[in-house]
Amino acid sequence: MGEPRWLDEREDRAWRGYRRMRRLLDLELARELMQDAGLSEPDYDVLSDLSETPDQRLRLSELADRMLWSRSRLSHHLTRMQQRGLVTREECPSDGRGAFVVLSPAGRRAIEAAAPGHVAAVRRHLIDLLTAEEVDALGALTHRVVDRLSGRRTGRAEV
Amino acid sequence: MGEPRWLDEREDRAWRGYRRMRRLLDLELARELMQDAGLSEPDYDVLSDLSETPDQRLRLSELADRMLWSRSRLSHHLTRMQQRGLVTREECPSDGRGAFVVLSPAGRRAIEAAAPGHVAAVRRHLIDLLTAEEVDALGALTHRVVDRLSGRRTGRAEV
DNA sequence: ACCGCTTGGATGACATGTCAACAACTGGAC
DNA sequence: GTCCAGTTGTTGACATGTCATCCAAGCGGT
Repeated sequence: MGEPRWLDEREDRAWRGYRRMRRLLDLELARELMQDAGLSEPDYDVLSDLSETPDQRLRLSELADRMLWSRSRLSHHLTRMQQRGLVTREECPSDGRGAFVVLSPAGRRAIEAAAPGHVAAVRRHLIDLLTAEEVDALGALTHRVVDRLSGRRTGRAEV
Repeated sequence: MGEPRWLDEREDRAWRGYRRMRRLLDLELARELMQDAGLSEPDYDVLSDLSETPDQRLRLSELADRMLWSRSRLSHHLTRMQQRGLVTREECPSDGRGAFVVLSPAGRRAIEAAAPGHVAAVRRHLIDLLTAEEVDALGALTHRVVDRLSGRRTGRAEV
């Protein structure tokens, strides 16, 4: 480990900007979502993933993988959402260990009521502030970073 | 509130990419930081802000504002860091209510030991994967979003 | 000096996330 | 069939973050 290569001015600006945006965007989106729809961002993400799925149901591990959550976290969170009536659990017929999370009618109503406002907020605070070129650049750059990190997670070779 | 304007394909790609990058980058940077330096990201941010400050000390509220943390969160976190010997608290002579957080020698050693590796990780997983144009674009776009949201936070008028 | 209003920070109760153990089950080797 | 390593999901203890509340101190008008 030789001399560290610090960030130059532009890199530093990008990195600090990213972290600050991350924090502010999170705070604001979470605030509006809670106020308008009574959902936290994790709630929203769970409901959203479930609603995009053919049978409105997913195996726990499948959902955990998609969301990049630990099984433990998902299990705890689902217990809470279940108590609020947003989802239910069902046994898996083909695997005695497994279980499904199922979107309940109330869960469907909740996500349908929340989605338009949430998308509008994402537009208002992020997307609509960017040029078309910036949107594309953001898409390209984030996916590149994600691909690298996903590879690392699943043990793919370097470079 | 008329028909919602959903995200088109490119916007959706950017938004999903952003959220996924956010999560993966967080996990990986936090993992490496903890492994290599025994610090959490919040720890690192506190120490980093303190070390960049002239007297290695800041008023609690000043630090909380910089980090966009609630005072409560900061207070709790500092108590924990204080117990680990990374920072100390001092009374403020000019304001009897106030207090300073001060970087301790151990805190300074910790941040100096952690910084090179952390910066290297930021490079490896993000910065060095981007072209110079992308770095600039990221800097520009994030700062634009931040400016808007900061305005909102402090109650500045809407355009 | 007195009063009420604000501010800085601490605190306790509670919500959420993490980590390590665990039980139930699967599926392949033999 | 029996064994056993690996997988699935749950659980409890603990770390962390949030929210409402509190206290002490400042500030400003009278």
